[in-house]
Amino acid sequence: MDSDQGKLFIGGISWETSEDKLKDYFSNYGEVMHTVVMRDKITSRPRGFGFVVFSDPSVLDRVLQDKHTIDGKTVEAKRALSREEQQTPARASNSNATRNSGGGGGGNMRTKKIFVGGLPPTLTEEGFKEYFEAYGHVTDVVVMYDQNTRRPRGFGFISFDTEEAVDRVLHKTFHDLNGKQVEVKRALPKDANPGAGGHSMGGSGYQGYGSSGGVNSNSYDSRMDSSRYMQSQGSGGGFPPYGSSGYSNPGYGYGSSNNGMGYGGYGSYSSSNTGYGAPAAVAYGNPNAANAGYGSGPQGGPRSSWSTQAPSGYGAMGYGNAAPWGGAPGGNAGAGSGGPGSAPTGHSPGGAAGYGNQGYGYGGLGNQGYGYGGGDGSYGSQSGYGAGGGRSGSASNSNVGGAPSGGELQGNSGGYMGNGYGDANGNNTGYGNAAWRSDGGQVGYTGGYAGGQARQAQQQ
DNA sequence: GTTGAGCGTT
Repeated sequence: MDSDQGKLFIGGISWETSEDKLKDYFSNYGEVMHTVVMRDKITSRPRGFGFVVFSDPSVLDRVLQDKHTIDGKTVEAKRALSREEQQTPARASNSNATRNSGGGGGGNMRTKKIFVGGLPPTLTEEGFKEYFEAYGHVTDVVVMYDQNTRRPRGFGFISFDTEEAVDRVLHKTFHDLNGKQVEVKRALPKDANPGAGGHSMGGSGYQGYGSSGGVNSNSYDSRMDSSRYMQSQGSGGGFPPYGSSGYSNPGYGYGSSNNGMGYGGYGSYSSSNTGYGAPAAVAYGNPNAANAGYGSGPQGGPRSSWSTQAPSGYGAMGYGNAAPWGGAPGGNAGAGSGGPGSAPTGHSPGGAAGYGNQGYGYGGLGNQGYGYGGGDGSYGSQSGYGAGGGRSGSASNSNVGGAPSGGELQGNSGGYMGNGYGDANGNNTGYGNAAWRSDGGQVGYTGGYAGGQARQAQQQ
């Protein structure tokens, strides 16, 4: 991005070094637009590195040639890498190696809206608007406030009626609004998710932005972070953000089974325990086969997409046809492979749509296809899975606690080691699911997930 | 102690 052109990464800085100090120091080379010292979010202790942005990128050359000592520490200045560059070590490292804008994407999903970060709390919408009107006709101004506390959240949005105006604003990342600096970025499309054919999820229970697009939504617990990973910002993106899966609730781990598929575990489909599919792509394998791999979650993806927005980690999980699972008797639902990355169906917008809300069923592979009815869609959070023998993925049972017929399950399936998912509240459940939750569970299920219906439709 | 972080309302 243009904005990253004058940006330097400064590593190895002292914990004593502040933003101001960096600015003072580097101002010897040219106008410093911005500096930041990264801190641990929780402890707020400096992490030992920061960034400096020069208004004139050409000064970097000089800066890079010198050695720098700040607060007694010899620091290392390097060009700031974009995410994309970080992932690709081999690089000529010349100025605009990776540029996001205009490039391959052809600008499909662009918004004429700009995200403005770093707003001073005192800034009003009027002041905000006044400033940006210099760039074009402003059609909308939003300054975000915390819903409860009413406090400014430090960011807002500004919309223009033309791309040109947007481009003019984005030409530089930092804008000076009466002495305060704000940073602008193209706003992430909040809805407009590419990919699936707009299946609406009705997002009732969801929080966060995921809900509207259908595809992007899946955070079954309260954190929406995962969806960030999926944002494709329009360019460079090969694929639309598939389902993502943000099963973010850690904890449940369904281990892999001997002969069936294992579940990745809510929380991290791939990341924690089980090892399902590879981190970024993969989807379900063929459920009929042993060990079908489940897609992995986005956790493996990029940490952030804010600056580069590289859409990499498709979360993937494209569940194949999920439907059969839920309880379809017959168990072996043929879930296709669905995910990007994995197979034939390639890019079918697998996404999770449908998933969450609908009550997953886990079908037993065996003959019976026991479904565990997921309930209200709150995958991650709690109850979701009911337990249950014999239930066929019915969406209605949101909390099926116990495994009514656990024995039966076991009996039939042989391979099951546990059954009956308990609800997260610890309510009954005949089986000791709690145990496996805590340990990552080695339990092997043989079932499959049933997904929501949405998927089915999408598959065709 | 060496590559961040923030994304919505009517």
